[in-house]
Amino acid sequence: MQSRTPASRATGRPRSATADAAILAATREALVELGWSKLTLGDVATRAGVAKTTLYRRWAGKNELVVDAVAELFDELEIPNRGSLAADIEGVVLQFAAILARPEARSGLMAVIAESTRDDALRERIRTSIVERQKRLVLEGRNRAQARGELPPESDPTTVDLIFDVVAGAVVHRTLVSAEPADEQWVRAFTRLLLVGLGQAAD
Amino acid sequence: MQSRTPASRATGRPRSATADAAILAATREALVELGWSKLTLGDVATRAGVAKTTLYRRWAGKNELVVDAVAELFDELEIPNRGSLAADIEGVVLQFAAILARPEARSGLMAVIAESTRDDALRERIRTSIVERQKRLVLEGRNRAQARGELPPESDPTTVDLIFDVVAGAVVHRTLVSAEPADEQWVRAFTRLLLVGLGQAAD
DNA sequence: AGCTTTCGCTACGACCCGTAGCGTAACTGC
DNA sequence: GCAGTTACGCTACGGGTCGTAGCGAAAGCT
Repeated sequence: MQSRTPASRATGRPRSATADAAILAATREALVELGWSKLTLGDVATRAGVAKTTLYRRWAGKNELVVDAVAELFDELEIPNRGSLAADIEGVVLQFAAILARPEARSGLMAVIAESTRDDALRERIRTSIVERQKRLVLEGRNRAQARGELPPESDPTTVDLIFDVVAGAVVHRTLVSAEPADEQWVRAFTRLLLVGLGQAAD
Repeated sequence: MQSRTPASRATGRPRSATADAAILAATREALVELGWSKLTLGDVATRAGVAKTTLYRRWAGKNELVVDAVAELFDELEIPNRGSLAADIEGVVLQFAAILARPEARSGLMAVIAESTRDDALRERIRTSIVERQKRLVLEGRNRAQARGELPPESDPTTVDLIFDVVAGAVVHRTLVSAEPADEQWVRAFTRLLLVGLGQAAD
């Protein structure tokens, strides 16, 4: 969440923890109903049953608030252990697609990414609280595949970044730009492409 | 551009073509300096030397204006003929990355995509004026590769869509989310992954 | 108690939105 | 030329959001 003072003062009235949760939930609700551009902080405050000033005391603005509200959605991702690399990839991609199918993720995520192109601090916030946190999935899946002998032991550490960009980018582009569902059929074709490449893709 | 009346009236004062160009250029300029959220239509009108009302007579709002302003950037894409599929892919991906490196494309494109998640008409505008228009690159590259014998004759028409989502998505995610340059080294690794897949990627 | 911080509330100037109204400019057809 | 039609520049307006300031009350600690 937002960066609290490292030596958090033990004196004075403590911040309401329930207010934090209420605000983030209200933000997601507003994203569903209004979308990014029509979402106003005053409206979020009203939904959360909180004064507008309280909101400004905790978040610098709309961008930071939405990043935190969206980041919580991705924590539920888990890589399944289905016994093969292909099945594991298909499983996690389907989960990722399911999250991106939710309207609060769609409208919020892309908007903050757009804003982050002009705000380095915001981009760092996105990277640490969303992207880097989920790279664990790629690492875990690769380790399992190597243990099974499906993948050679990897030496290049940048391969993880490459795979993450390809997987996340493809799913995002499919669901948000092409506006087609990343259903099982698509995920199977994508996984096949990822594993064996274009040359052998046709049988 | 915006949908003009099919039977364009031959009477009355014609719309200034130079104003169109000036407005779109001013929009890109404002995107660079201000970014999406701080861009106002009044400011764009002033930059273009045009009355604000003129702007509203041609575009319904900020979204539509930015889509048109950004779409022009992608028309310069050309698929090179370098003699091999791998080299062709590398060439066009590098061009695509170069466009996405420009700030007016970065902040504008993602923002309108975010807005399009709640506006079907806007998404259609994006698809027709940007996405579908550039799928020609995938088709042309595949045809050349098949003529060279590098790819088997394809029967499944959805493969083109899949490839486009993977390529465009990966480059976008690399440059905008991971915020790392899609330089020659990355493009080579990506192309290799795309062609031979994960299994044979390590040598 | 006394201290400290947060909370809810109200009010405020500043800015942007999108539209209406008007007079003028540009172009066409009679 | 002259009427008809459309686009243009300009001004002005109500309505909404922004982000902040100021206040008294509430909630925790020593």
